[in-house]
Amino acid sequence: MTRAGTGRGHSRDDVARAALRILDEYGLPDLTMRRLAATLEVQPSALYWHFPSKQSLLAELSDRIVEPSADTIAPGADWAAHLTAHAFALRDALLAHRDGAEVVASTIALGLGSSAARDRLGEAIILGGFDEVTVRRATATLLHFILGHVSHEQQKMQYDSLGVRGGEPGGAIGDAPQAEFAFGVDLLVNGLRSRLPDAVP
Amino acid sequence: MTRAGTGRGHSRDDVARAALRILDEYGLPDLTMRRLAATLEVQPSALYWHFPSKQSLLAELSDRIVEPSADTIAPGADWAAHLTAHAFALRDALLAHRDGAEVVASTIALGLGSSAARDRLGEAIILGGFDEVTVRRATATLLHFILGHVSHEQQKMQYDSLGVRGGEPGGAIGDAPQAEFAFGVDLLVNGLRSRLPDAVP
DNA sequence: ACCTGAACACCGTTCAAGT
DNA sequence: ACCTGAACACCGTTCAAGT
Repeated sequence: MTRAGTGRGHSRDDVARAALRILDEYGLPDLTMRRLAATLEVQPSALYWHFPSKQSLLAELSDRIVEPSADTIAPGADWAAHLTAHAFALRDALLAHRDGAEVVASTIALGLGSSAARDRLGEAIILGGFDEVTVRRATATLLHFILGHVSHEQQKMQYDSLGVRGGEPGGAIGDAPQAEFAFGVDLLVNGLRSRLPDAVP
Repeated sequence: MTRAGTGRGHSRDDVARAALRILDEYGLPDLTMRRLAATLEVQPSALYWHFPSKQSLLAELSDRIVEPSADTIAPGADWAAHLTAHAFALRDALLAHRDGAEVVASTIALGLGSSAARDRLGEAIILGGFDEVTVRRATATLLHFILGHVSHEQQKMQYDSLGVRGGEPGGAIGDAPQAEFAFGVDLLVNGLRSRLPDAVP
């Protein structure tokens, strides 16, 4: 489908894969078109034959980063368990690549990239029998939380590894990110639960 | 307090105010050190006498953007009303400056700037009588939602005004941002409510 | 189909030196 | 206390031309 290895030069897939490697090894700030070109041993201008802009390349990376989260099954569980499973699957997918959350967040902010991640979260909420508007709004809320949380988590990883922390003005040290994430998802799921038709007021 | 107009040249306050004007008129991508220097009629290098880096300048702007949200009073109301009021006040403060949410989000991500906004949200949650861990986690969740939502909102404003929308893959058009925001806050408040000692299971 | 070469119009930051 | 001048080491993107 991606049509690789046909001729002499690089394919679009080659470029995307090289970009993903730079991202993983050096991070988003070091993923420049010039550096990418250098590792492929071409001129920077050559990249513009494969992608019309850097943002479109990042959108492609965004799709590749999110993709693995599609292989998630919460067998026979209720909507809340489904939703939680998908939220964690998305987090795992974002964490699998350096600065993954930032790449995906910026792509979504620009209205680019596929809507696969959002769709999956939305489908899980639909299982709860909520109306269309609620589904859309709850999906947006959850997505903002996930991207915001993982972004923050990855930023901290970066600065911790550099030993340059700015004194995190947010309370006691530690508090495992995974537990914080679980808390946030739980908060949203419970908020949603309280909107169920048969919820106790 | 900021010691302005003492001598012949510009004060730190002058620089920050000029930067905020560029931000409001042209947006964050156009807020460059070189452009800022030009409007102040100095060389770019002169700015580094006032701020050690562009990020530290953005941290100062972040504090100024958030500041107005301090003047919020929810008289005699319960913790949930307090929290909602503070969330909306923060949103208003972010919306008052072009790309305000992005400036604040990036500053927080780097562990820079004051923690005033986060502190205010945290204090409102404390009123509910939650334990320390819950307060910290809920604050982080709410902050991620607010910054993520308003960021997205402002990005859309920008691209709508340019007519370059990428086809928003998120559902029906419209759905007033204010209503979406209120929904998200409500979701989180209700989720928090369900954690109250005397909550019905 | 894929790339080169050269250019355009920019960036943030440093640093010795000036007043 | 505040700024200049000059440099360093970069950016993304365009476009005619080459194979």
